[in-house]
Amino acid sequence: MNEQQIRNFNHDLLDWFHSNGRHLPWRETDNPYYIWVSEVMLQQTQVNTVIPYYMRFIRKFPTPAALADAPEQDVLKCWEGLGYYSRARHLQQGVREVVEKYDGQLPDSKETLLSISGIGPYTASALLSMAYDEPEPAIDGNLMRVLSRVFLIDDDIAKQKTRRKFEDLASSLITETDPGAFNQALMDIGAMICKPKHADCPNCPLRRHCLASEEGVQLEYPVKSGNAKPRPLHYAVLLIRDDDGRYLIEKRPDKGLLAGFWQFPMILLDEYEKAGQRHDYISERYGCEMAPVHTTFTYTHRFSHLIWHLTLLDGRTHQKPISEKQRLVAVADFDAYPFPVPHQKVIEWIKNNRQNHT
DNA sequence: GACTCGTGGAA
DNA sequence: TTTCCAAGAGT
Repeated sequence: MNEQQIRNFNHDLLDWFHSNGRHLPWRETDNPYYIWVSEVMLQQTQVNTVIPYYMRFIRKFPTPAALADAPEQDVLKCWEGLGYYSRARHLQQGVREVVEKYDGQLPDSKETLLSISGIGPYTASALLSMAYDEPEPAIDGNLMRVLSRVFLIDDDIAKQKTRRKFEDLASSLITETDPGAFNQALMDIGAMICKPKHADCPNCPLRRHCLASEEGVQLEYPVKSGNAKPRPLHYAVLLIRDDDGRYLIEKRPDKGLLAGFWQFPMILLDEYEKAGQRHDYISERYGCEMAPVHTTFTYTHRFSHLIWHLTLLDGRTHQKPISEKQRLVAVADFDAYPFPVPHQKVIEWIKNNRQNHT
């Protein structure tokens, strides 16, 4: 595009945005910390899902200091159900860095932002443009989809190399005039008009600039390589109760899937079968004397990259937990612990089927 | 570079 | 019902 075309592109884009852009909670503030929280929550997560989490989060942790000082369990509990929980731990770690090294003020240089835990290329640019009015293009999925159609770019957007190509392109388009609105406008167009499987070209402010629309090939863009199929894992979920009706729960490791969450003990059925002596296996692993187990309920939960098939087994214990990562907790006290969604379903089942917890 | 990391909504 | 995929970052 020449300079005049770029001016027209920006005018059409920003003009549309100012009358049609979405009104969102994090757009009503200029507090960099609030914008930061919203950008992290919005990673791979849709706006409507984020809104209630965002409102709760900034109410509970209204300042960087409040978040820095909070127990990790409280942060995870506030994030419970939103997914990608390492985002929450990295956000808290990043905020702690900001409190300690930058006096609680979010830095305004790209290099420094990128050094902060949980802030990558997208979030750094989003913060610079939206909180500090810097002309940095924030390359996300929306922006790549819209621009791939406008400019007929057929590189695979699943490749990291392609992101840099869009960064170069968007850098040539963005101007000093409200760069935050430039990024948000492209995101809004991507979310409202130029959707993955439907493009409402007649109502698109970029229509006169769009090569894909001109050729009617908008739905063939962007090009994206496919995902692998989720891998199935079969688990036994152990409902181990003591004489007071409390259930044994354990804390997951602090790395990997659902890190730091609490759950009912789970055993891979493969290992369980292989162990042969089922009761001894459970006794050794959980320090609990088990009554004979029997299947009570099965449940399937699909993650993006794997599938849990859960079979509930019933047991009793007269012992106390043998590890700090295990606790006996009354049903009424489950609220204090962050549980993964599939185990929240287990809790629901318990509440519906166990009126008497003795 | 290729994997891992969640969940819910839309078609 | 199945499939895709959404304001990505860390390893």
